[in-house]
Amino acid sequence: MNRRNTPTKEAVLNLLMNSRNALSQDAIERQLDIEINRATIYRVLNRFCEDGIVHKIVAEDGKQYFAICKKCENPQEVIQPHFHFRCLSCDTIECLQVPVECSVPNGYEVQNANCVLTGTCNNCSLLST
Amino acid sequence: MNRRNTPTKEAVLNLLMNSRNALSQDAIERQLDIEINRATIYRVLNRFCEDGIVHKIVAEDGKQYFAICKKCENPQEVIQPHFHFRCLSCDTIECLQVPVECSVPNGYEVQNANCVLTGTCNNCSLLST
DNA sequence: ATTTTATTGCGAATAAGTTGCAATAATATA
DNA sequence: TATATTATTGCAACTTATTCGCAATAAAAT
Repeated sequence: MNRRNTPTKEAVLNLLMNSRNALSQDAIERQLDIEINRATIYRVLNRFCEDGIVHKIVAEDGKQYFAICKKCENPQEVIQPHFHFRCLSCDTIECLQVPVECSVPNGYEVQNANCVLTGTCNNCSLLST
Repeated sequence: MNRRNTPTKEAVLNLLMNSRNALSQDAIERQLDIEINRATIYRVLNRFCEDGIVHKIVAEDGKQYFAICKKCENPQEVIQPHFHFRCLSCDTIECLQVPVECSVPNGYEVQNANCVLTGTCNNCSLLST
């Protein structure tokens, strides 16, 4: 299953690379200048996840959000699980530079982590005062 | 909006109290001995959440799971955000006794946390070897 | 006993995500 | 450069989780 380069793939990847936030499918669809089918966007995103280029976060709204794993440096380095912050005001999700550290009971094996804090980001806190 | 005592409410609460795990709507419906409508179960659960009796966790499957906030002692005490563990093998979610501690950037205000680790629980790890 | 209104069941609606299938278009190969 | 291979796409239909409107029911208050 060799991957091919397509305008769709490039467009979605560019969006994610230039975004400070994790994006949902509909946000991506809205922000794209070319029209891409919903199902296709999901397929592209899921392929990115399989390839380790992008990671998926599920927020408490039950929706999937996608973010580039490593912004720029050390693209090789495996991304470690980290916290995410979802601002309820501006409805964005961003990666925090805080690794998830949680000791689990004996015999438990952790494969993945999905950690999202919700609240108000700095920008929105300022606006509301 | 005063709350009323109903068989439905009692049944759901009992189930949650006697369960070691967080339960989804369909798990609750399955485990109940009386038949309760799907929508009603959701409404009861959401009311419990509003009242702070139960907390909701959203897993990476996008589904909502509900758990009693405090098992027994100190029912007054506000539950603090903690990690959850979801076993992919037996498909259960349990509360870990590990509080979520995560420093956020300046000006950010955290209201809630939704943190789920996924993997294999002790039981299932043993079974698979 | 009667009134008030919270709760329920039902059916329909919504919303997110996935899937099958035929058409299209990258890439490999000749 | 032309052709063959098969990854990717668009479309429509489907699934699953959750919510909502509304009329009927039943706690609790009077």
